[in-house]
Amino acid sequence: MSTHTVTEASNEVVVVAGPTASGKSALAADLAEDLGGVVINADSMQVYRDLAILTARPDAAAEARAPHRLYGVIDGAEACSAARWRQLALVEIAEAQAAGLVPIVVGGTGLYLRALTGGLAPVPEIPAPVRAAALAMIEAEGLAALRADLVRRDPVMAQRLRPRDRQRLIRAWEVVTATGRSLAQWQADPTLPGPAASWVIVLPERADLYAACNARLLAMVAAGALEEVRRLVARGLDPGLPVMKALGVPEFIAHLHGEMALQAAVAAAQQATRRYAKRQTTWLRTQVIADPRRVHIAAMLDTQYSESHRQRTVKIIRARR
RNA sequence: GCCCAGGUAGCUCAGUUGGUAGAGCAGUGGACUGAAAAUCCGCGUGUCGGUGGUUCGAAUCCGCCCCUGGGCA
Repeated sequence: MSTHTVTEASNEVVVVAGPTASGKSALAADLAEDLGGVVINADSMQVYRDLAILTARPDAAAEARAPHRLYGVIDGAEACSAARWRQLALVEIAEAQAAGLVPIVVGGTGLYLRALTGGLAPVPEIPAPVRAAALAMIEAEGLAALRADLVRRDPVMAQRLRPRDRQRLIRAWEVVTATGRSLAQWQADPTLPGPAASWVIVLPERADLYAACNARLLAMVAAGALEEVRRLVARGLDPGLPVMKALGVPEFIAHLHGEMALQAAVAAAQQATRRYAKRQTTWLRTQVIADPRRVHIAAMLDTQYSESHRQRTVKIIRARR
């Protein structure tokens, strides 16, 4: 970490990554306070306005300690995307740097972090009606029909994707439909450049992580998560929208509709959270830590982040700048 | 105490006329390039409650014992 010159290092972004409930938001706020930084959200659900409690957004106390950006900036009626978030984040990073502040990007959405730091193909934006057409096709003829069409028009992607991987099949189909070019070809192009990043990874023991997930969900309920979901339901949004799939939303909707006891809904939401934390852990281990391209990991915590890590982590990041 | 129904994977249960056991869920490992809190894929040995017996062979049939639930006293 000492090989970088001051000039290079000062343009760097600090990325704080970890599974949900690992304490990464607190760590980011601590770093921002100590280094003079701006916390920039890289969580695909915290970007939506509707679910402050259920998505564990930083509270007023945290926001008072350092500027926080990209939290609750998109209406739940819209769908964010990795590319859209990337654009927003690049603007925030530039503004922070112009103001002489350290951009601290924090979040658990691996795809977003990768999109930012350089891993996104230069595919043009796909017009909304194209996806609607894909969904209509699936609705009318089934996923197999869409896949069959893809096999005809983009055999490379059809071969690469699992037959039941609905989401990726749709993506491949809409890209070839809208651009006339295979997603595989787009992905072979040079990826969009991103800022150099120094990663701080929080990867707690599984048992501790699960205990934290369980406890936090109970705290969310106590803080009014149910009421928040009630308000979301009242908006009557398309159930296919991302916000409607946030952890706990389907479970609490089921409860509000009288289909599930509160206790059962809580247990189901806790389980969904644990599974998500596990997937994030896998992503970090295999996609970031084991990344053959040189991802710079400045620090790694193997327990939940707490105050006792503060000095140590700050020192490491400082040394790097 | 008597009668009935059960005791099989962490949980809920299957298991055909005896051929040493398998589903779902949970869990776990993984994939991941514009919906990613999404989407998808792999992984099933466990004193078949215990013990004795019948049999070439017992989760399966018989005896006794233990445990759980229900009923009758």
